[in-house]
Amino acid sequence: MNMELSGRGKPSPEKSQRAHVRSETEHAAVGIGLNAAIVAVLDNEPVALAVRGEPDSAGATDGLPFGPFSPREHRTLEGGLRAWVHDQTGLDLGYAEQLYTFADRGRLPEPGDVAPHVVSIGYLALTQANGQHGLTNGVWRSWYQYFPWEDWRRGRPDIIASDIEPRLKAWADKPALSQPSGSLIARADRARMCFGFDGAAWDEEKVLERYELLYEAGLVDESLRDGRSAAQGWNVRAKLGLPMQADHRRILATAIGRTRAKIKYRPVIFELMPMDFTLYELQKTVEAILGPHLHKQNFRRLVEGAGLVEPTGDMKTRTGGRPAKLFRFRREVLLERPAPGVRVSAPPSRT
Amino acid sequence: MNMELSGRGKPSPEKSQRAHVRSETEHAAVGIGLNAAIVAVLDNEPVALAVRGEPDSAGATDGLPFGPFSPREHRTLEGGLRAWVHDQTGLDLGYAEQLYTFADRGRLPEPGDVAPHVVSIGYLALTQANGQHGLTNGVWRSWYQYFPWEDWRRGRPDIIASDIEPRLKAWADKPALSQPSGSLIARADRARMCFGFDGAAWDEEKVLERYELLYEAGLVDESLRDGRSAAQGWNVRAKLGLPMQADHRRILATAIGRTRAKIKYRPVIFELMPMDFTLYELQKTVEAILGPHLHKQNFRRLVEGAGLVEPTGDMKTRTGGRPAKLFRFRREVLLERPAPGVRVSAPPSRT
DNA sequence: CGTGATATGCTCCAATAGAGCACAAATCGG
DNA sequence: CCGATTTGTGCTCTATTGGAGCATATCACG
Repeated sequence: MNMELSGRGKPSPEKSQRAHVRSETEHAAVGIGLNAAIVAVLDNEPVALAVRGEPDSAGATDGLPFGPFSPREHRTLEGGLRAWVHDQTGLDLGYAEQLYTFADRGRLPEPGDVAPHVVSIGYLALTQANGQHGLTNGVWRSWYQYFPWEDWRRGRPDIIASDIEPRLKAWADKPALSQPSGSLIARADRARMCFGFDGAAWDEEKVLERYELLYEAGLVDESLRDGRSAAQGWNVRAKLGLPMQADHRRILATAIGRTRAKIKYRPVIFELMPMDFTLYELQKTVEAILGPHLHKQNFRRLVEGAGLVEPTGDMKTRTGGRPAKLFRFRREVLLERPAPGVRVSAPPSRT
Repeated sequence: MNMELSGRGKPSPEKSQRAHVRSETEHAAVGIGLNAAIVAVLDNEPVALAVRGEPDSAGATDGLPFGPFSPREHRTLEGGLRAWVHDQTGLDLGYAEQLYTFADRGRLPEPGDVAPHVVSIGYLALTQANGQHGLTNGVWRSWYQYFPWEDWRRGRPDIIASDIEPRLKAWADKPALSQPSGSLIARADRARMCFGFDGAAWDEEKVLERYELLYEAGLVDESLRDGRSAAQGWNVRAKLGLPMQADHRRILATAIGRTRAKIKYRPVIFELMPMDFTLYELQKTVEAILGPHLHKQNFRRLVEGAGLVEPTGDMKTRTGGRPAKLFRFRREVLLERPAPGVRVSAPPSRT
């Protein structure tokens, strides 16, 4: 377990204890980068803002918007994020939250490079992508292009049974050469729990765990690129979903998982909606993110019953059917309930 | 809202887009610090490991264990954390998870310093504090010393009605001079939701929100120190709970909130328990963390029914009453349920 | 041998979520 | 104009779950 423990360069406890109060000189200086997973829903398709990398040997790879954080220019991380996102893309972010800070070596664009000079802090931002503004840079791309196995809107994606299951099971049969630190659970069991093989339940929030598993198994391009599966002489064809630069896909996976978890206990779904909307549109948006879940009548009962929305009084006609009442987000719900959200059951999970 | 947006030094989108792929030279170099909130339960008292700062003008202030992260020495953030925690305290951490990365300026030990040269990444670690090993450094201190208002084990803490409520309400009556970015909710409403004034519900997970509110209101020493309330000519007596160095109390608040949330959907409570334990001990540990909640019979039904534990076969006598069956954590539950935890109702919330 | 603990089994009830039935009110294509 | 289609809306039934109470078992201790 504690593989990392070692005594090298051990400072006396006394000294290292003191050090932090005053001097920062013993910190190795590194750069801080901010990555933003900017999420929206366009035509019932959940999308993330991607920027095109410069074409290299293997073609161009998408990346997430990325910018350095300069403490001289910005007082807060989030402030810095908003500023350069605006500069780069023309977007003014609404809701934003920090996701995770990545600094692992061994996941680098160039495997030759040993130490990461950049620590990247991932952010999730939710916004509306109403075509009102031209994007200066970047394109909206369905997040299911990067994670096809996450798209359950038309039932269980075929790719799971046709590709993922056999390849993961083959991988699970190989003994783990060096027990990867931490995971005490057998490969086969992890695969079963993550992807719901053999009748296990599918937990839509485990997006990161699934991606990490595929990465470990050498089934995504990023692991090849990091020299991982090459070293193990493992699967050379990889290619599940579109790859991204560096560890951006990991950040996006984190973002998707967090979004799926969060809409259940916080009214962030409305960050993705226009001011006025019909309950049907709201349901479709939720389903775009979570997968198909609710029974229409129950969804309405739930959402209205929780006080999340209130009718505007207007109707939306030209819906193709009976005109729909328009609703808006009811802000007061924040003052009434401790954790308001679209409670479409599904096991709680989070981080 | 987007206070931070500005055009100064705006790079052309083209250029800044490219930059991240290759060079990292444009990142301002800063130091990375790791803070650990190391949590245990000793005699039914939830404790965190605190290190004593050197006494300065105002006396000695506690801090969390802190160490620099050097990418040259450690491959992962968590690895670095484990190493220096071991060096400093002699503890081998078991479970650890990342909490949040703090880099906000304006929350500094010395207000004169403008830019933060250190970004600190907060970690939560859960461990057992069985006196088996002498701590090289630091002491276990009840986390309720830092957050007395969080201790509901003997009912609603008096300090809420006697101190917090009147002072927060006085603060709420003052108009907010400059609308603090983001919060669109009135001060009075925030206070009510956070602390459950006027019959609102108490959400035990909102530890950070409560601390932040007290900070903003100038009711904790840290806000004085940061020159905040001094600038606003506000409350000079502060002093709710023990202060900590820098923003360590914020990190601890995050840790407590996360712990409270997490034991509900992940079996992390067992990180705090010895191998074998009685159900009663387990319940007391849960209650130490969450506050008194469950009805004994229901707790047992819940925990056993969820398959979280299994009997060892042995009994623990000398309990003062009827001997209790000993149980152990049932690891297989991880393979059976997507989100196993001590589901003691209470509204979900999280991050 | 009581008394005071804790351990343990069982029942009842209220709230909630999932699912189905029925019907209303529009659009759309002929 | 009409009927098929699409969407909105109200209502009911039921299984599950969690909260709470009642009753009893089994020990230590004085």
